[in-house]
Amino acid sequence: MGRAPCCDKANVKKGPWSPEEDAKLKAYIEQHGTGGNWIALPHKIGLKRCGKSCRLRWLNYLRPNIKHGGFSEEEDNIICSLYISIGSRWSIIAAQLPGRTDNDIKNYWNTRLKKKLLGKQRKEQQARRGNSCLKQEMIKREIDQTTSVVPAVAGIDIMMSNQTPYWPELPFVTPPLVSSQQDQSSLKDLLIKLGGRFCDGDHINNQSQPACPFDASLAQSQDDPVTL
DNA sequence: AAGGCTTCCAACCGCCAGACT
DNA sequence: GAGTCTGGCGGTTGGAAGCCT
Repeated sequence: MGRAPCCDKANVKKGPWSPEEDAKLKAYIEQHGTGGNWIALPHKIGLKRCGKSCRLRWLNYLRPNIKHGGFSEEEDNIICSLYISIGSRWSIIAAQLPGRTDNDIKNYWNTRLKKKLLGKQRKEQQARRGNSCLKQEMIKREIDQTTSVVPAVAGIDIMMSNQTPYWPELPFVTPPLVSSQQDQSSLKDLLIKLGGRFCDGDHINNQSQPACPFDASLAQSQDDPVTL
């Protein structure tokens, strides 16, 4: 049967938003709200845009109190910790960072944080390959120094633990030889080092907690974003 | 100075779940 | 209960800007 498109793509403008379009959308929503129907909204205000596009533009850019760029060290740590706990649930992570959007965080992770962490990790791997105790000790110290600034995040106990790591988004696989996949698992290892609370199935059952303990703590911390 | 390369971010795409009819 | 519609989400892409050689 197929699904009806959300808008008539032939009559819909794509690409960057003009200041006029922004102004129209912003003015309308500030005055009337979204009306609970994003699809109808562009027609009401005479914009040749898809409703979804309007929604995205509002949420990611026009909404009041949006912060752009300039992620702090503290925010880095929060993102890393949450990524460890819940994976790429950007909307949930964004909820913990007032003024940040899921899109922003996703971009920031993909373009900078991931590389930053992988860079660190590669250094460590090289040191290991050299099989030098001295080298290892130096790297360890380096990592210790960097992780020492990683704070506990919003109810998430990120102390190193002896618990079996739980990686919700990725099934366990034997470490592959392909470098990109290796990166993925390497990244995981590094993130574990940086701290983060993990749980495995048994652990959950034993404690009768939600699939991820993070959920409950988050709900509690909504109004008190970060306690460091 | 200029051309190629890399980085970054805004925006789009497609899927899914829940609401509605 | 089945079909349809909409909102929401995560993944991906295109192009502008900055950097490098």
